[in-house]
Amino acid sequence: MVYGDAVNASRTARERARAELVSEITAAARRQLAETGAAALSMRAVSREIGMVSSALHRYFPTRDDLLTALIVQSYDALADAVDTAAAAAGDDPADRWRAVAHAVRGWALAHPHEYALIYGSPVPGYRAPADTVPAAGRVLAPFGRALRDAHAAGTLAGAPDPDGPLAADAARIAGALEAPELPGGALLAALTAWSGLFGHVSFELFGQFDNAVDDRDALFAGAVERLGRVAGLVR
Amino acid sequence: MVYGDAVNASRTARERARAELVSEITAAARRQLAETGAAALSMRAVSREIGMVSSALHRYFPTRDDLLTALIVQSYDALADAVDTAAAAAGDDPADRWRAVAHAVRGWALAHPHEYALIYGSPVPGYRAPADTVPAAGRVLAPFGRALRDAHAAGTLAGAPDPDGPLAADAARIAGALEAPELPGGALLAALTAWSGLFGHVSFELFGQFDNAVDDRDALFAGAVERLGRVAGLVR
DNA sequence: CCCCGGCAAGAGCATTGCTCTCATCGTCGA
DNA sequence: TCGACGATGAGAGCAATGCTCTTGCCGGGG
Repeated sequence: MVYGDAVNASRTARERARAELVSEITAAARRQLAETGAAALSMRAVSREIGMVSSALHRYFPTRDDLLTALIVQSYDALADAVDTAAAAAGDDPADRWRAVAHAVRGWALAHPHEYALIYGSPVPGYRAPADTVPAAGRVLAPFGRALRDAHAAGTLAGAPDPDGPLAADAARIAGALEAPELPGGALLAALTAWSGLFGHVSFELFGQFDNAVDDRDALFAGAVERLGRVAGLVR
Repeated sequence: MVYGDAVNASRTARERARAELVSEITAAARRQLAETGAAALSMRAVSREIGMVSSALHRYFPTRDDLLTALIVQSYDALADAVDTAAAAAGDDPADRWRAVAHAVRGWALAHPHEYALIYGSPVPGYRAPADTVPAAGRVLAPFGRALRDAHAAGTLAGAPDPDGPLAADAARIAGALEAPELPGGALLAALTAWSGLFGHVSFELFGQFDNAVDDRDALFAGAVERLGRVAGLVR
């Protein structure tokens, strides 16, 4: 909103300077986020790093939460990019695409733990989830949706009992958002369980629930991906 | 460590006073945590609430993180209690016990969102997971382990391909910690996927990933519990 | 009985988010 | 062309935070 329009080519010098500064700010903030985590992200430290006075920073991001929101959106985008390219490189088999997506999510999470925590961990401050973040969050889901759609089209998607009542409407809405309205509700809900299960596993690993319990995390995850892929109806 | 031994009956008056103060402090802190969340938990506010000067508080909890650690342990205990009683009330069928445990976890999480976020969300400060929290975390898992053991004894636990390599040792160690060393590794790992899937679902719901997507959260969760119970080999 | 040690209190330091005011300077319209 | 407007950066300031230090007080074990 206030901080916006990152790349608007031919505008006045002032606007170009502002866009440049905004991205310089988020870059510094992202650096600080990667080092010390969201809890320690400080306006003054960011302003110090880019040689600015803290009050001037507030002109671009009126509030610390606004800065965090920008970082959240950027993190969603970065994760979505990683997932996209992994899915594209995985070929046509929907099961392989699921595996690629799952491993891309985990790989990105392990490489950017603080950013992952920012978007999938507990909401940072008092909080409110600005509408800006919703589409970015949806981008992450898209390759998974395409794998489901293709498997359904190929007839290899396992069936599941369809829901009734309001849940059926929810399923239909989500299928629409995934641009796969032909997906049956039962399969969609099963896929949703696999999806949340994937992030549950990654969060457990990242947030230390496997500490002192599991050493071979790679093998554990590989097995979980197979099991969850079966839940989604994509594997086997 | 520093703050400790809550109930040690016959000690000197000074020690009894200290124990009483410690629990008064954590009570006030828990109240504040429930209202405003962990991020806003402030030493000074806690000390203000119990009519103490902030510097005196530091004698009992040298650091804000120490206070948070105490709250983490208490939260694990509270969740474990809720899960325990739900499992006890669920009767003998392992599938029913799984359903009871799962719904108890979600119910407690919805009733105490900030406490849930504290223990299963992103780690709050700079981070480190003190060893104190590990046994408390294990207590939550215990009723689930008993359901698995009983199902295995009754021969109703679904089989799963056993792991090899280091993962087999991990599985054996966890089975031992659950006091069910006879559990086959494959079944144990499948159960672990169901377990992390359960918390993934609850976290998604609590942290807003289902916002603007799913309305009928109860039905969604009920379906997920059935699917995950099948993954664990307990349902069906 | 008396002295050591646990204890509360207060002042103080560095840091934080955020607001206000002031001076500067680019931009756009008259 | 030039002047007013608005965006910008600097600085001081406020209330709050976590944490440390010093100063006394007072209870209980030697």
